[in-house]
This record gives sequence, structure tokens and C-alpha cells, in this order.
Amino acid sequence: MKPAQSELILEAAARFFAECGFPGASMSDLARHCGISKALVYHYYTNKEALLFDMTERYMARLVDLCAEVETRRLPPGEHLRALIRAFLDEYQTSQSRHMVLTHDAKFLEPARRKVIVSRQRQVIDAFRRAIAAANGERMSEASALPAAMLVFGMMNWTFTWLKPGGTMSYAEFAEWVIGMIEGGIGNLPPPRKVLPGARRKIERAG
Amino acid sequence: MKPAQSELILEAAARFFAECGFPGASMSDLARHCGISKALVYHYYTNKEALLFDMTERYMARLVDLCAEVETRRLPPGEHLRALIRAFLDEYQTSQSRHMVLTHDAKFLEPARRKVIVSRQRQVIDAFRRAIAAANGERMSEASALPAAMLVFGMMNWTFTWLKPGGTMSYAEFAEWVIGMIEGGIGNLPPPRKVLPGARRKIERAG
DNA sequence: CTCCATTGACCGACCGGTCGGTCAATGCTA
DNA sequence: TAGCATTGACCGACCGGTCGGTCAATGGAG
Repeated sequence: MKPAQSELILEAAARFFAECGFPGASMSDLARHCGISKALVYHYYTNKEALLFDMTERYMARLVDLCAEVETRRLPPGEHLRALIRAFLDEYQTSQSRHMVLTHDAKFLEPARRKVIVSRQRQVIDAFRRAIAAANGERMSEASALPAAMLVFGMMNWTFTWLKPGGTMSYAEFAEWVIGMIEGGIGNLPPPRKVLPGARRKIERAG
Repeated sequence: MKPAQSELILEAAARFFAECGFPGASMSDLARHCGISKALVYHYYTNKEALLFDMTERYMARLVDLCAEVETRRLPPGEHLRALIRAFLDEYQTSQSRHMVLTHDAKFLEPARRKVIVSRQRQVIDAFRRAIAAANGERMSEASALPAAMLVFGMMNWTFTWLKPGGTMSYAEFAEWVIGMIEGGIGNLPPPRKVLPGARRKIERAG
């Protein structure tokens, strides 16, 4: 069974939107990237925004599912949070384009559609907030769990600006760095591995 | 003394680019936002990209200066890193638009100009890397300081997606959260303040 | 003080080209 | 032949950028 044409378009669009930005990515060029005519793209998607919505909605559904799947494992609190972080960074490894489109271009959705995405984002945030609160029990106040979740999302989501699949540091390895940080701070990071010379150059973008 | 016209354009452009994205922000609309004609914008800036470059270059210069200024204080290592984090988050408070343009749209600069920005970014990353290495001395290997810096940038820079000036949590307060996290992990975060009801709704975007 | 050359701020109208989107026609397959 | 996949030709709107030209301020020469 060959994958549906619409999904091939979706995948190419994710890469293309991530590269050029939603407003900068023309439908003609997108069609060319897909190797089909522009009219055919419009055969599958009513307009440019529908493409953006389908892409971001599917991706958010995937992340929400990921949270649910980890919850079905019924792990002890500390391990649950670790599993969540590992699951997300594993997903991120193959979802760079999708995630960049999500964070950069969701604002171009019309309000009604944007609301759908934002509400799914809230579900994900809440899953982490709950996991953090549970893992820290009485040591952490209810009000602290949400900002703490933002610290965790910051560490994880910033990878989209610097960590690349196939680079020196793997996503699985970086997950342990995030876990080490939240469980004991900077002095608690994993022991160093052997690092290839020149590897530092791989890590370059931030500000 | 009134501020130069070109700087008023720059400021409006930062807001406008941040809102619409660089490719999505038209020069006609920008001029309208400034209350001037499009031709006048081109009187001050040779083209759209020059505007983007001037904006990002000035901002990066400011961040590099910030690192240098903190270094002149000659603080003990631990305090130096704390000061760097506090200085950056204080700057971020009033540089939301500029920073969003930097991270979203620097890729639209032509390679030569882009290189200038990237090299400044590397200077900033290196300042943090050195501060982190110094603050942790022999407890941390040389190779660990760079990924650790990425964790810190993640926590700080992710604020541009959720923390808003004038919101429930101040930037100064959040700086202490970042410091608490790196110095002892999630169990070491600052004690909770009184939080206004409904404040949680202020924090909404991530994924 | 008068005159005028020079300058920089500023504008409306316009250019070639590209945008998102449409549509009638043409395969191709069942 | 019915029906879906696919196309090239086409459209009005808008894009980044330029043009010819206006206007007030400045300043040096007489």
C-alpha cells in the first residue's frame, strides 16, 4: 500500500514551511518540491491554511497521544516524568520540521483553528505539569509546577535550534541531560562521553 | 532631541516582523505602521533585507556588550554566572520583538550577512560556556560546559513563547528560577509567592 | 538682507513579477 | 462509460522596489 498523496504533500510541506516560513513558502514552489502541479495540491487541500492546520493538528494529536501512552504505563511518579521526557525527545528526533512549523507559524491560522491547536498545547503542558507535581510531591507547591514545566519545555524545545539528528549528541543522550538537570542541577549532569574532535562546531546557534 | 527617523522605523519594523514574520511583513504595511510613505522607508534602508540586518546586528551587538559588561565586574565564578543570567533576562524583558525576529528570521539574510550574526551568536554562547565551566570548576568536564549552556539558553530563550512583561511572573523572578534549577534542580526552585487567581491562564503556549 | 544652489525628507504613481487560488479540459483506471 | 487524478492556462491582488518630483531648511556669495 502506497502512502496517500495527501500525506506526501503534508510531509514535503512541513519541510518547506520550516525552511521558508509559512508566508515565505509559495504554493507553486511547494508543488514543485512535491513533483506535482499546483492545481493538484489544491485538489487535496482547499487552501494554504488548511495545509498548515492539518499539519499542526496531526502533530499535536501525536504529542497528546504520547502523553496518554506514557500514562498508561502507570509508572511511579519519578519514573513517569523521566519517561515523558524521553518519549518527547525521541519524538522530536524525527519531527524537527513539524515542530518548527508549530512554534513559528501556528499564529497564521485563523482564530478558530488556532484555538484547536492551542487547546491541544495546553493538554500537553498540563501533562508535564502534573507529572512534575507528582514527582516532587510535597516538596513542591501546586503553583510551582507550571513554571517548572516551562523550564523543562525550554530545555527540550530549544533543541530545535541547535541539536540535529545524526550529530555528536543523540536525542536519547540529551534526554538524560535534561533529566540530570531537573533532578540535581548543573552539577548533576551525566558523565562526559568520548567526544570527537571538532564536534563543538556542530553546536552553534542561539542568542 | 528627537530620535532619528531611521530608528523609529527600526523599532516599528521589529514589532511588525515579529508579528507577521519577515516574509509576511510587507513594506507597504510597514510604512503604514510608521505613518510614512513606503518611499521614505527606502530612503533610509536600501532594501528589506538591510532593515532586517541592521535590526539583528544591533541587537546581537547589545547582547555581546552585555556579556562584556558583566565580565568587567570581575565577580567570583558562581556569582558571575548568576549575573549573566540576570542580565540577559532583564534585557529580554524589553527585547521580545527583536529576539523573536533574531531566532525566526535571521535565516532570511544572505549568507555573508548571516555569517556576521552567527559569529556574534557564537560569542554569546561562548561567554555562557566559559561562565558555566568556571562556576563548576573541576566538577565539570570541558566537554560538558557547551551542552550545559544549551540547557540554560533553552530555559531563558523559551520565555519568548510564554513569558510576557507585565504578567504574573516577572523576568527578575524567573531569573531566580533558572538559577535555582541549574544550582540544584527542580527541587531547588524558589519558594512560591502569592499568586493571583486565574494567573495560570497567562502561561499557555508550548508543545 | 537678498538670492539662489544644494541638500535631505518626503510623497503618489507606477513597474515587472509573483502570489494564492480557479477552472475547463485531459488522461487513466475500473 | 463513470469517476477520480492531474494538468496548463489563467486571474486579480499584491509584492518589493523605483521614479520623477515637491518642499522646507541651510548656507555661502553678492
